[in-house]
Amino acid sequence: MPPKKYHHGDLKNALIKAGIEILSKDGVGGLSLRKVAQHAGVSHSAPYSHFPDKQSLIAAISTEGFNQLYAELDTAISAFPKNPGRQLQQGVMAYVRFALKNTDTFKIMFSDVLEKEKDHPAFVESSSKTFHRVVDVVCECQEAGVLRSGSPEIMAVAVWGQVHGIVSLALDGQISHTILDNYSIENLVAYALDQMLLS
Amino acid sequence: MPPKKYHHGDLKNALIKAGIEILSKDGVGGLSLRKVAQHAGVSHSAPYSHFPDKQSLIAAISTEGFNQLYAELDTAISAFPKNPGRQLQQGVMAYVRFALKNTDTFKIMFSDVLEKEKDHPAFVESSSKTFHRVVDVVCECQEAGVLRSGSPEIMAVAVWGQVHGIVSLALDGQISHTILDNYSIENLVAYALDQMLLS
DNA sequence: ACGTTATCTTGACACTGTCAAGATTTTGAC
DNA sequence: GTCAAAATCTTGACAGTGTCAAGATAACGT
Repeated sequence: MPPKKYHHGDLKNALIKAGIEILSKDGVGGLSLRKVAQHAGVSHSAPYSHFPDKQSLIAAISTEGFNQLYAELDTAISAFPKNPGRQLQQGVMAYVRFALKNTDTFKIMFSDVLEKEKDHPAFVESSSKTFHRVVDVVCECQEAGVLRSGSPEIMAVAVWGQVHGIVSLALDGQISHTILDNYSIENLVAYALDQMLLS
Repeated sequence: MPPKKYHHGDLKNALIKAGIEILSKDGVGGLSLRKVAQHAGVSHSAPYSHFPDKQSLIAAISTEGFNQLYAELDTAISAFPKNPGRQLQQGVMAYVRFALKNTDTFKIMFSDVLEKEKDHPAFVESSSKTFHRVVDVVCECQEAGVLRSGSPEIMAVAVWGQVHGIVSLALDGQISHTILDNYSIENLVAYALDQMLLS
């Protein structure tokens, strides 16, 4: 059972959770510290006992988002051991699904709201951990001859950028309806990824 | 000379211009209607005579941004007639340069601040005009055998997504320093684009 | 048991987007 | 040219925001 200490319990996590819920309900623009506090049943400036900033709460939410993304990525990858090509393919699809399901969390993870980076080490760690998972798969793909050889990190940037770009454009409504009517985002990403694969 | 009509002159454009300046000085988070108004020398709610919303001003700024992007894209492409491969390459580089030079304008062009899209037809037109320019170049690249054949629009999404993704990740600080120390963003994008070219 | 510390509340401040009411200026019809 | 109508801008107000300071309350370590 959760450690019910102090007045509320562990408010910190409750705030993060409330933030995520508000994000998926009211969108990025509807996320305010006061609403988060109210949603958690505390006074409007209670969050300041746990987060020095609104940015810090957003960083915590984003960290949680990256952890969940990593988990989904990991299960997708682990489902196809010793098949790097399929690992890459399914990992990418997990990325797309995560973005489509948790739209606003995904947006805030890559948002400029978090631009200043007064340093949020947990955030940096969880996001770079995710990236390195991609690098690993890319490495194995190169060894298996599915991806061109070369610096795995640069190749990983190419792959990640490819997927992330299409998803971001779609989420921002930049891909015209006439295209989206005929092809789903998954298809667009899959097609683009195919361009990079050697087989 | 500019048509000095009414009280101010053409305030509408002055507001857009002021907005862009504030964007490049104070960033996306520092852009407020009141600051824009003050910067243009008018009262705090004067903008409401020209824009019904803050979103509408942002839409106008983004439209201006897309027009400028289109212009730079166009001169870069037109510099290499009858050489589709080089057109694509240089067009992409122009895209990257625009993003790196006008960081915050670029961010707001693809920002969720504009998410609702109560419809801003001018914005949609200028952004889709830019996209279709890419489609054209992709088309010629396919005819020249530089890009794989297939639906040009889907291929354009792949190329645009590729470039846009890497640039966005870089602008959001998601590409680790150890990579950025050895490779510039231009290099990363060029490398990724090479993956898609056939030659 | 008691002081220290962590946690939370209350109240305040400046700033924001937005609206209503009024003032001012340009335009268009006669 | 005159004058009503429309466009433009100002002033004042409102609710909502992030943030801070001061105080209340509860848990902790000694």
